Parts: sequence; C-alpha cells; structure tokens
Amino acid sequence: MSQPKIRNMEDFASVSGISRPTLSKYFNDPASVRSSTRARIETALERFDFHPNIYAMNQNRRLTKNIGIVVPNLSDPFFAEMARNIENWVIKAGFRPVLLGSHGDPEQEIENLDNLRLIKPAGVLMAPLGRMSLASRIASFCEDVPTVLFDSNIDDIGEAFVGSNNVQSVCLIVDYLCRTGQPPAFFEMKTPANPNAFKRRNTYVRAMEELGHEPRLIQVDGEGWNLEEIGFREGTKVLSEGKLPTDTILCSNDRLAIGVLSAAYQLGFKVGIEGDCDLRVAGHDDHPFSRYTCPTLTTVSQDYEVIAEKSAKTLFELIESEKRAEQRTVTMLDGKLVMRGSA
Amino acid sequence: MSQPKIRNMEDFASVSGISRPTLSKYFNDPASVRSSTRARIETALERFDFHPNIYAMNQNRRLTKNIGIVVPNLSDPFFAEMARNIENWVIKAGFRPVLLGSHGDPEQEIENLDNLRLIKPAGVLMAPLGRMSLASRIASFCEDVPTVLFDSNIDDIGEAFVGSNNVQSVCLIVDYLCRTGQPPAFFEMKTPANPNAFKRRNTYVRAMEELGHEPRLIQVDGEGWNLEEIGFREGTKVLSEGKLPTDTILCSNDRLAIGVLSAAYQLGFKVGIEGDCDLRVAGHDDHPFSRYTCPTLTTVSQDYEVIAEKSAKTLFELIESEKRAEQRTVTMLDGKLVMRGSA
DNA sequence: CAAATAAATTTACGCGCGTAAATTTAAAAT
DNA sequence: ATTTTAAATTTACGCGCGTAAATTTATTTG
Repeated sequence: MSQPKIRNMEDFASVSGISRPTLSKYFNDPASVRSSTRARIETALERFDFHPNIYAMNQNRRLTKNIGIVVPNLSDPFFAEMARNIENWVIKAGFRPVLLGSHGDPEQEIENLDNLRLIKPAGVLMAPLGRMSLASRIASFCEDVPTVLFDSNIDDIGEAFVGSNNVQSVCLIVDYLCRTGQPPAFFEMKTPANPNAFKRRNTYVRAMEELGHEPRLIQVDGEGWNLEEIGFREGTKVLSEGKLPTDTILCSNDRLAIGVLSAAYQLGFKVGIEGDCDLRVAGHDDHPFSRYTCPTLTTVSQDYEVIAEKSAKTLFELIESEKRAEQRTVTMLDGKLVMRGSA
Repeated sequence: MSQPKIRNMEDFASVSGISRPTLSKYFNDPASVRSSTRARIETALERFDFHPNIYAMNQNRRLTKNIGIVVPNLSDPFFAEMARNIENWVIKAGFRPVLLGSHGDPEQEIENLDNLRLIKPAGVLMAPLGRMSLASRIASFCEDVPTVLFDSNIDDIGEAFVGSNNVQSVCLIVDYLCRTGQPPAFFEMKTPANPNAFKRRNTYVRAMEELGHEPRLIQVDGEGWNLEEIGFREGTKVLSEGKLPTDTILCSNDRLAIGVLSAAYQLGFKVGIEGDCDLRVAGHDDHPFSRYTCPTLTTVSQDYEVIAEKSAKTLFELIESEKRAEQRTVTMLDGKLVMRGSA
C-alpha cells in the first residue's frame, strides 16, 4: 500500500507534489528547474522509480535527445564494433543511441531513416551502403536531420564525412608490400557489396603504376556479405590454379583476407614474410579478428575508435550550434600500417 | 499541387475518401476491411505513399505486432547471426522485429526490457546474459509479455526455452576426443561472462569421470567479452609453460578456441589430427568464423538456424493461441559434431 | 519591508493514432 | 423489392506527454 503504481507523469506528479509541466521540464533538462525543486523530484524518483515514456516524449517534442546510428550490416564485426564505440560516445554526451542495421539492403536503409524520422532525432550518424544506397532519398533525409556520414562517403550528402583515407592507406600498404617483396596482386570481388571497394581498387592501380609495376586485379565471383566464404572459395581456386603472377596478395578488405588465409593454409602454402614462405597476404581495415588469424594478418588500420569519436563529436558540435554546417567537412583519417605475420 | 503533403492518417483520410477509423482498421489488418475498400485504400496508398506513425500506434494499441529480440551482445558474431536469423522469421510471420543488444550488462538488459514494454510487444525473444541476469526482474517482465528464452536458460522464466543441449553436446565432443586421442583438458574462464559456461564445465567433468579419465580444468583469468584476446593471452601462457597434462584442449566456446589456436600457431605448435601434430584443439558453438581458422576448428554445432526458427515459431504459436502456455516447454536441440582440422 | 524577478502551478490544447458507441450506408439473403 | 446482415462513418474520448499563456507563489534585490 505504501507504493501506489505510477503509470505516468500525472501519477508521479501527484505522489511527488510537483506539477506535471515542471516535471516535464525536469526530465528534459534537470538543470532547468530550481535546485530545491530538483532535489524534491529526485527524492521522489528514488522512492518511486518512475521513467517517462520516451516514445510519448518523442512524439511531442520538436527535437529529442535521440541520435540515430545506421550501419550497413550489424553481423559484420567491423560495423558492430564501430557501432558499439559510437554508442558509447553518444551516451557520454547525454544522448540516446538508437542503433539500426540495414542488412545490406538499400530499401532497409531508407526504411531505417524513415523510422528514425518518427523519433525526431537530434542527429544521425550513418555509414551508408555506398554505391547501392538510394542517394537522393538519403539526401532528402539529410535536409531535415543533421547527419554525419562515416566509413563510406557519398558526395555532397550529409553535413560532414569522417572516414579513413583510402587513397593514403592503400598507397601505404602497396608501397610497403612493393618495398619488402614482390608487388602485390589485388584480390577483390567483381561486384563488391561493401563500400570503399572501388576507391581501393582504383588507388591500387594508380599506386602500382606510379611505382612502375603492372597492376594485377584478381576479380572473383560472389554476391552479398559472406566475405570470408567468398575469400576462401575463390582464394582456393586462384591458389590451386597456381598461375598467380606474384607471391603477394593484397585483399580489398580483411574479411576476404581471412578467407584467403584459410584457403592458403589448407592448400599447404606457407604464408608469411620469412625466407621459407611462399605467399604473402595483406588486408585492409584491421578487422577485430585479424590479430588472431594464422599467421596474424598484416593490414592497414582503420582507426575505428577515432572515426567513432570524431564523427560523433562532429555531430554534437553541429547539434549544439543549432544551425546547419555552412560547409560540408570531409575528414579523412590516415590509416596506419599494422605489420603482423602475414606480409 | 497534385500532391498535398500527407502528415498523418487524418490527412490521408481526406485525400483517400476513407474514414480514419476504417484506415486504422486496415493498417492493423488489411483483411479486416471489405475488399472493395481495401482496393480503394491501396490505390490511394500508391499515389500518396503514406505510412502510419508506428510509435503513435504502439502507444495506443493494447497489443502491437512488434516482437522484441534481446541478445547479450551484438558485437559477438554468434549473437549477431542468431539475431539476423530470428529477424527474418519475425518478418516472414508478419511481425516487426525490434533488436536490442545488452552489451553484456545486466542493467542494460533490464533497460532493454523496460523499453520494450513501452512498445507493447506481442512477444519477446530473449537470449539472457545468464547467471549475471537480474532474474527476478526478467521474471516480472515475462509475467506481462509472452517471452521465449533462447540460447541460455533461466529456470522457470519465460513461457519456453529453446537452446542447445549442452549436456549432450559436451558429452559428444568429450567422447569423440577421448576415442580419437588423449582425453582433453577443459579450457575456460575462471569467471565467465557468457552463459552456458557452468553447464559445460560440469558436463565436461561428469563426462570425463564416466569415461574413467581425470578431469583437468584450465581456468584462466580475464573479464568481459573479449574472448579471443583472453584465449590468446592465456593460451600463450598455458602452452609456453609446457606443463599441459595432455595434448588435447577442449575450449568452453569457439571464441576462446580461436584465441588458443592463434597462440598455438605463434608458438610453433602444429595443431591437428595427423600423426605429426602435437596439439589438438576443439571448441563449442560452430561460431561463424570457426570454419576459417587454421586449421579449421573442430567443434560442436549449435544449429542456430534451427534454434532461431524453433524459438520464433514457439513464440508465434503462443501469440496466436492468445493465452499463456499452461506448461513451460524446454526444447534442447542436440549439437552435431563438426569434425574439422583441429581435433 | 516592499518591489522586482524568477520559478512553479493551473488550465488548456496539441501530437498521431486506437477504439468504442451510435448511426448511416452498402451488400447479401430472402 | 424487402429484410437481414455486414461494413463504413460520425462522434467523441483516451494514450502519455509537450508546450504555451495566465496566474500564483517563492526568492532575490534594493
């Protein structure tokens, strides 16, 4: 009997002796009420443990403290990790993260944005699918909601972009591989689903030409996001055919490389940099698992902690300024060479 | 001018010439209106592309078509995959999946349930954190919302449980390992964060005793969910100390095994089943990455496709029956031995 | 202490939709 | 064509909260 059921803010208003509008102000921003009132509210809060209904809040406030996070694919550990990092920054800044994955599907990506609209987010952090994205629809979303893109850029969309500098990072690893052994062939999917792929390919070609080597593209079949499987299956083909023009393979991303490494292992290739090795394999991204492959995977890091932090903070500044960016900023973070065992 | 902005169902009612209550019925269940009316609505829908605000729907309907999916950790590929599978079943059944990860945090787990309450889900599919879970609070949630647990069981909580039969699966692999080589030591965390760990340990001990072998537990330090790192670090210690009482290690789960395999590789152990190998490593779960380790990881499959399907369908039946299960059903799916290269 | 200022309360309406009851209209059955 | 039945419309209120305007109360200032 001491604890009547508190069903809504009205109920809480009666038991706490504070008027509902004041409570509403408090929940929106505790600092906006007099400290004596705040104390009374917080005392009552301890006794009754009331939480306002966030969806009812969302419905009525012009602007909420929600921040949408949209990634292409939550089953990809890279994006899962990225999302986790961003969520932490969002929480730390006093906002409320709402995480949505697009399952690699452009329609789902738009649906995610449509759903986000309904909760009137203060802003959105989005890693778009890339080329597959329905750019014009994303653009129209960005007109209404401050949006920062990360990981994969789409020209002129969003207030800002934060990602890694693929040109720099691919040059870095191509250069490293050329310096320390045979120039690499580039292993990628013919029709890649993941973003950044074209940029990496083009950069590879240019880098090789500048270094005076002939670029060699290994473009394999395969659809979708099961990249390890594709890397393994097609890697097995390529390696067992034995007509590789070089002993060094640079993969478009770590997930493909993980598959290729597995294929190489099973075919008895000794992968690594020591004298008795017959194959080098490198990746790109510093995927969470790349430090546990056998051998450990040499790669270029996308510093996702920094990308997460930078993109989140860019968005926060935008939100606090309460106006749109007068100019779209593009931040390209340099990748760092992660020298491990495989190349 | 041909397209007035449709802001809500009221607007759509005017342009479509259908009354709002009828529209409301239609959106709840298209089959509940006369087919001629349905046709008129759908024609208008094509012209105006209106979607009702799901959050406003949620707020007012006693019961929605939302189904909550709660997993301990979205960054774990195992749960990410599991969630993806379940989401597909949920969509196929005409419901709307709402996916939430608990970041390994019991408080977050409860918060997720609290948030789910607000959208009045028709049901919830939940993989609890396990021992860390605040069981009584989960129980009280389950009293209000039909909930099916999966992956990790908590006694008497939820309408049903679907998971793998750890007793069967651990016996299976212990038996296999004993038959084909030296009896295994069991590699696990002293204070494991992930569910099922204790059950697996106990089963290992019992299985070994029944086979007449002495159980040997390797209980390593480490906190949290970075299991590969822990497996690698502690595996390195264990292997380099060289006082392993057997040449066979059974890991409590694949993620630890992936770390151990990496450690073994770097220390120059030859892992596998052939004559010249000096170590066998086995895991448990058939983690998405376990087929790409070097060597590929011998493990016991948790058939997550089946767990996903079975738990989803159990929930759907429960929802359609419109009553609570008179008896809690526990479905334990047998694991299958996945013989690969490592043991 | 009164006057000036700041904060809280009261009152009232809105958000986008669900839903119930009474009524009208349309379809099906006789 | 008339009756029966089913479905749509009208009307009205509710969900949990935001928010604005007018008013009252509390605090600060002089």
